[in-house]
Amino acid sequence: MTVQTKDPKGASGERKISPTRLKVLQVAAGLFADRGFSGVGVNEIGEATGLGRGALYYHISSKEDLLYDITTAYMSNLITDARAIAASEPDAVTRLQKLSRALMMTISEHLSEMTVCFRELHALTAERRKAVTGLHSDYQAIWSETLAAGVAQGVFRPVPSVVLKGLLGMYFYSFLWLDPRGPQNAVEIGDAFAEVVIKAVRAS
Amino acid sequence: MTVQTKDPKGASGERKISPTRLKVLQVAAGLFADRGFSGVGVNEIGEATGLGRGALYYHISSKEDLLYDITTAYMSNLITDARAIAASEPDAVTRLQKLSRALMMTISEHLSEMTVCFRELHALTAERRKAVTGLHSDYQAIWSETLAAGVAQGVFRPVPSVVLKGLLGMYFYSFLWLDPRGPQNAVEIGDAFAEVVIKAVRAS
DNA sequence: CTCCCATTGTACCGATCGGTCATTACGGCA
DNA sequence: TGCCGTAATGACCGATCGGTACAATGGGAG
Repeated sequence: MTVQTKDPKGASGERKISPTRLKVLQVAAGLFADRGFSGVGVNEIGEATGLGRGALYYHISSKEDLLYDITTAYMSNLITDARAIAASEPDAVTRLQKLSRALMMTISEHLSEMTVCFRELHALTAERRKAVTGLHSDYQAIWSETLAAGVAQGVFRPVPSVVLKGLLGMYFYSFLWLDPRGPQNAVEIGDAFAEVVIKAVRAS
Repeated sequence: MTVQTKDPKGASGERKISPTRLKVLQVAAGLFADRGFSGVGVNEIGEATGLGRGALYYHISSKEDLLYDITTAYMSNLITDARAIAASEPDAVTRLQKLSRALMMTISEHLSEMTVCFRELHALTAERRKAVTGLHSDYQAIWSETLAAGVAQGVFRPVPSVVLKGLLGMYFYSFLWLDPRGPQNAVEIGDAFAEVVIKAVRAS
């Protein structure tokens, strides 16, 4: 669950992230989730972190960089976790349940970041938006492979890709109504959604 | 499929909408869908409609009014259509299929407006946002009643409300990937989604 | 003590923000 | 002809936008 940024110059490995920068990322995610990327000014981000605008720009390179880091960090975590599940769980039904739980837990625990990730893509430059949508495709591919495995195991029916997009949308759209402190926790919702998915794609 | 605005002062019925204002609403919806509400300036809206900023403000009262009209108009249409379907189709399964088709067709035909409606709620003032989320609840209630009718008819199982929220999210989230000129049209996608919903909630 | 460097605050840049203003042009009507 | 409501113009308002320049601060190492 580490947050990474690209090495600014060289080709070597990952860079240490300062606690200040981490806090800036968290605070910015909350503000962006509340009022949208364009609706939040950099001075506001600075004040919310206890920094002035000048001090803030010592830790970040641009406002859009901030958005890019938020959108990529947790989507990468999601993919990493999902790959681990896919590699360790051969049974398609069980794998789907685990993927479902993991997805809802990540959305619930990092609601602000995920909201930004799903809702503020349009504020990125074309190339960076392409990179983020690529991550979304990568994640979808893991689910797609799981469905294919279920078909091979005879428990799932083949479904068009638009159905998978819809089923994932069921999870992704939850950022708009999910209350992490609501009556149902992420695990319960994840299990309920997994039941929906399994019934929807079960072989007849 | 008419667009309405509230009577500015009196209590009498609806007001005539000028063709210019209608065009402003459509153009603004496209711009907001592209770059977000806060990412679009009023001068840009004016230029895109062939009006100057001053002329634009003759037709609208504020930028946020524009957003409010966009979000409410088509959501109201959606509710009106859904109510008509619910009133005319007693069979729960068939009603669900018709609701599914109508929803996907509206999203597909008015993709910009629906994108704004789902994604830019946060830019509204608290009271207006409450009004729009109220419309969303009204729409969800129609689906909820349909599911309840199916339970009464013995064809559906009772499902928690979070499952209905998820299933509707399957439709709503489609604004992010739907291509109205894609290989599958709205009717096909609506039917595919209806099949998913029916399998997911079918009585065992 | 001195040097160094990470960190921060302040002032400032040109541009744009949403919104208002007085003014003008036009077409129908009496 | 004079009048009026509709429509459009473009300048202007104070405020804020994202970003930069630079001096000051402070603590640790030599």
